[in-house]
Amino acid sequence: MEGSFGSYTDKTRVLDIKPLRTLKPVFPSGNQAPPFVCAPPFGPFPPGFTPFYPFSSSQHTPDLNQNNTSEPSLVTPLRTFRSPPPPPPDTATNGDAVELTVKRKIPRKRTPIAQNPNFSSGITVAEKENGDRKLVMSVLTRFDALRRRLSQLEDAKESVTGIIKRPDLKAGSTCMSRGVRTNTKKRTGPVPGLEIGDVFFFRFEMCLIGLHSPSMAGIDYLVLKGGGEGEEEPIATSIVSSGYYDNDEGNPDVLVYTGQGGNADKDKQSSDQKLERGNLALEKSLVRNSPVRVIRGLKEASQSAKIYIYDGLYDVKESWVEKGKSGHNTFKYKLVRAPGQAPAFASWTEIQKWKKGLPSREGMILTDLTSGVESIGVSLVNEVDGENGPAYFTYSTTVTSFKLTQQPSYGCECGGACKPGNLNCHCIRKNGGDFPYSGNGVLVGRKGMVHECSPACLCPGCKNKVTQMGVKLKLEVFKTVNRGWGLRSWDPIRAGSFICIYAGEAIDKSQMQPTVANDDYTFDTTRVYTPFKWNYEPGLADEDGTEEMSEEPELPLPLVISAKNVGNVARFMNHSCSPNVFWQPGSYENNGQLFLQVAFFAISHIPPMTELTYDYGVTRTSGAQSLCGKKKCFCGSEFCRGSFG
DNA sequence: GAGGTATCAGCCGC
DNA sequence: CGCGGCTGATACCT
Repeated sequence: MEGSFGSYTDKTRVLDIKPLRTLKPVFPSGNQAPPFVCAPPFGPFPPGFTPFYPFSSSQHTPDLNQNNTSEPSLVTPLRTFRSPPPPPPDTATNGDAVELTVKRKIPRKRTPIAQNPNFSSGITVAEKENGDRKLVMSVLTRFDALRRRLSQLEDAKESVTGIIKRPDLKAGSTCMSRGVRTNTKKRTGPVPGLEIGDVFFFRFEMCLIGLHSPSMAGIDYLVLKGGGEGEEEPIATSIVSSGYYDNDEGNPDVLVYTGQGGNADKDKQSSDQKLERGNLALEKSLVRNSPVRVIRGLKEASQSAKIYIYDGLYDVKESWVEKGKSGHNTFKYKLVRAPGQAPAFASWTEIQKWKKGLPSREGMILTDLTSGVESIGVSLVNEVDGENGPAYFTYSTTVTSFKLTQQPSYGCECGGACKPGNLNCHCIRKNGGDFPYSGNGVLVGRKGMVHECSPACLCPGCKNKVTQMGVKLKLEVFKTVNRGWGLRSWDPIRAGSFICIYAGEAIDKSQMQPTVANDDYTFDTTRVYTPFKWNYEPGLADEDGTEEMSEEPELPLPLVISAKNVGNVARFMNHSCSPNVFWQPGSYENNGQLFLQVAFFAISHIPPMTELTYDYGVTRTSGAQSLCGKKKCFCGSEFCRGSFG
């Protein structure tokens, strides 16, 4: 066995951990996209109106798969702040009627997905069957945007105990039925647009992009039509390893997987597993020597979330039957990772070891370049050359010399905790009626300005101070091959997660020295930034005309920050024309002062050790309107503009 | 209190 | 149509 296994066992060798993948999310260039229009729910488009396909390519083939045959459905308006569920039909009233009615099991019929007849996924029939990277990224972005929005609306409702909502399932089924999906053609082996190391936070994400179609079951398979006599035989395409079924340690390239079925369930005894469906499919994959995609699920302590890593192709090498804990027969399959694939899960297990300090990270120069300023140490690493650190600067987490007095504003009066949806709360009102973050601190949508609660707010566990709480990820400053120092994370990052603010010294632009303008360590909100769409599409699940909100930054005044002498980790983030991070203006008040800042959030899910990059924009040049940056770009993106800054 | 376990609605595919 | 499945969030334990 060449390379990969050997390097794993030989701990003396320098581990060449590469980014799990290069993220290249793609968005339509702004100048092509017509302005977003809320189409009328019915009927012909007004003359001159072009339907907007937020993420599609220039091709707008009508979606023939679109299922418009269902009756005009009940539509749940997206913007409802408090709508208690309708009381149960109350047919059989018996003695215990005093009990909380919501606890009752309400016989539900499947809520039909809002069918906006004018909605088109913008994904052609062909693209739906076979995707590519661009499409995969856009489907994931659209799904998560909707999921965040549904989650926000859910948070805003009166908390009703006993009812558990699942924004992930709702968003997933909406995307499914509206055709926001790709790679529907089942296949063994690689899936177009998927890269080894891709990370997911929901099972539904893997369904939508054709990596693994069942929303729960661990084994996915397709049925091969036999050579004539009606013979059919299942063959496995992919499995999801939950990590629950003890699959012991050791070699990350080997996986022992338990077959499906036989589990004890509510009022059901556990039983022997049968050699059918998924179990049979894995058996057939073994005899046919057919590769199986493996997704490793694991509980990530740093995020208290379940995470899935696409770990590439494995071969089924052995199968056997074992007595499970319940004493019943269980199928076991031993899968071994095909050689020559980029490390993914193996890197992950390696990072877990670094966190424990054994073995220590190779190439580590400093365990914490912030000297304790950040609550989590930021390591400094060079695995490339002999340079032992960036030029000296002062580490600070704030924007200094920046004072903007204003009339004292109302403090937050919520007392307990700001209740999402409570329009009497100033925090909520300033944010346009919506709480900007979902419960786990993920930014719901881009907007002109995110208003956070004052540091003086005493609400216990206030959820509206995300950026004030500082860096929560385990970050690393590292030497890149051709772009100086860069920034990346040991932790996987969920789309919408806060990364850091841009700290430094605020500059009065009118007095700015020309030399400062050329500085690599300057953030300037007045530059021209490539617009892109990240928020949910109202038309996807809603036809009641929730208005589209602008995603473009809006600041009361231009903000120019220099991190040359004073700054935080943000000063190390490099430019990319296909970035995985965006910046978002934010503000909060304290002691009669308004604090303005620029905060960075993840565009998409970012696997560990992937370089974090954002769009540096292009300086407006007076006179000549050429949007040509001053620096040559080495981002390596397929869509590289060639220059920036 | 952190971390584990029980509970349960929810969805798609078979 | 009915149900199974290596969900995922929360309530409730230790």
